[in-house]
Amino acid sequence: MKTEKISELTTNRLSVYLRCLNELSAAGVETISSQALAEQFNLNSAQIRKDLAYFGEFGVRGVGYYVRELRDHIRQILGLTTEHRIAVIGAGNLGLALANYQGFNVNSFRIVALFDSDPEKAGSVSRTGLPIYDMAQLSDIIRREGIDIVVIAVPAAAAENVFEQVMDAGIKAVLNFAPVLLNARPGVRVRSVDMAISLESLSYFLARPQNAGTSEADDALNGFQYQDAAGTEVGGNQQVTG
Amino acid sequence: MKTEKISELTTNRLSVYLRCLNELSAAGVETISSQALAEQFNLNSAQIRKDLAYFGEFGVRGVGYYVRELRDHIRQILGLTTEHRIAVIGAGNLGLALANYQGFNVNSFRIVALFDSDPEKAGSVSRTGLPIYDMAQLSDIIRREGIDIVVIAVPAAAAENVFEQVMDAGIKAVLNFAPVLLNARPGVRVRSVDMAISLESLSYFLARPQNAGTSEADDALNGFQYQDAAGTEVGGNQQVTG
DNA sequence: CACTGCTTGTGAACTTACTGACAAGCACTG
DNA sequence: CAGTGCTTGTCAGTAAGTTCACAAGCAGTG
Repeated sequence: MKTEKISELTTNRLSVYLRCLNELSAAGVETISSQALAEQFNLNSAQIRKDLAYFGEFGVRGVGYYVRELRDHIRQILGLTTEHRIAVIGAGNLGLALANYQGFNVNSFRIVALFDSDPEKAGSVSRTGLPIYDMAQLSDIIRREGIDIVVIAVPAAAAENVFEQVMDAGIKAVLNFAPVLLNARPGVRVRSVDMAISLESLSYFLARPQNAGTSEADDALNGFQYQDAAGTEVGGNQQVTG
Repeated sequence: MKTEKISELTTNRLSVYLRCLNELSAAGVETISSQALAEQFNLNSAQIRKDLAYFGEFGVRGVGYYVRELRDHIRQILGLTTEHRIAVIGAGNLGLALANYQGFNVNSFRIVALFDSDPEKAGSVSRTGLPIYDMAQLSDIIRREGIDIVVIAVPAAAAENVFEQVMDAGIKAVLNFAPVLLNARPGVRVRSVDMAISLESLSYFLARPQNAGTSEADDALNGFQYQDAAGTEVGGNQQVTG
C-alpha cells in the first residue's frame, strides 16, 4: 500500500471493477484473479493489481481476490457506503431525463430536488414526484435536504452563473453537462460531460479512412469503455470536458 | 507538421479550441496567440501549438493564428464540414432528451431518427416531430436516411444486443450512454458516457478530506476533462468509459 | 534595410502512466 | 512438512503526454 496521490484514471477504473464485482457477486462467484478481471476489460492484469495496491493488500497469493470483500473495500474507497443526495439544476429535457435516470448506483445516489429559474416550473412537481424549486431557494434547500452533489443541466450561457451560485451555497462536487469550461474554486471538484466533444471525436474518426480496420474504444471510461459516461479528458490540470 | 498518430487527447482539445474560436470569431477578434488561447483553458501554450502543428503550420510568427482561418482548418480536421446524420436508439427519457438537445454543433450533426423496441412507441412521432421506428427497421432506415452515427440510450441489459445490431447495419461510430463495456469490432469506434463513473469519481473526492483546498477539474474534455461530456477515460486500449 | 518585439514550431527534458518480470507467499497434495 | 501450482505485490523498464526553452521568422519602426 502506497501513499502517493491517486490518479483519476485509477479511480475511474475502480468504478469499473466495482460494477463487475457486483455482477460476479450476484452470480455467486467467490473469488477472482486479476488476470480474469483484466480479460473483462481488455486491461493488463498488473494494472488492476496496482490500482488496488494503492489502497491496501486485498488479495491472497495463489487465490486471487474475494469478490464480496473486494467489492466492499472499493465501495468504501469510493465513498459509496453513505448516500449522496443530489440536486439537478435545469428542469428542461435533459434535467428531467437525468432526474428519472436509473443508471447509477441506486443505493448510493439519490436525486432529491430539481431547480429551475423559470417561474412557471418552480413550485411544481416533476412527473416522477420530485419538487422543482426556484433558484432563489438554492442555499436553503441544499442545507435542508443535505444535498452534497449538484448536477448542472442548464444551457451553456447560464452555466457559469449557476455554477457560482452552487459554489456560494457550499457545494464541493459538481457534475456539469453544459458545454462550457467551469472555473472551480479551491476545494471544489467539477466533472464535465460534453456531448459535443464526444460527437466531434466520432466525426474525426469517420473523417479518416485510415482508421478503418482498427477497432477503437475510448479509454473512456470517459470513454468509459470503460467509458466516459461521465466525462471527457483533455489533459491539463483544468477541466475542459469532453 | 508530423505524421505520427494523433492522440485522442489532442482531438478532444481541438474541439475545445474550436468552440473558443467560434466565440472569438463572433466577437470580431481577428487573430489570437497560443498564449492567449491557453489562458482560456488553463493549458500550456506549447500544448496548443503542438496540437495544431500535428496538422499543419497554421500560425504566423510574431502574429499568432488568424481566428477564422484556424477555425475553418479545425472544422476540416474534425470532419465537421459535412453533416453527420444521427439515430438515437431508445426512446425513453434519456433518448428523447438527447433527441431534443440543442447543445452540439447544429450545423454538423442532425438527429434524424429514433428507434425503440417497444411496439407502443414504434410508428409514432416524438414531441419534436422525429419519427420513432421499430428496431427491425434499423438497417433499412440507416441506409435510407444516410445515418452514420448512432447514439445508444437503452438500458444496460439491452445495450450489447443493440450494439451488435448497429454494427451489423454497418455503422462505424457509436456514442454509448449505457453503463456497459461494448466490445467493438475492428473499424468501429465507440465513445461512452458513463454517469455512474462520473458520480463515483465525485463521491471519491468528497470522501477524502485532504482534497479540501485543492481545486480540481477533470482533465476531461471527456473529460474536458475539458471534459467528458462525452466520455470517461480509464486508459487501456479498450473503452472503459467514465 | 537593420533593429526591436513578439510568436510560432519543435527538439529535449521532464513527468505521468502502463507493462513486464519476478520474488514472496498461500493452498493443496502426498 | 516438503513440493507443486498459481497469483499477488512491487520494482524496474517502457511508452505516452506535457512542459521547457530557443532558433526561426514575421511585422512594424526609424
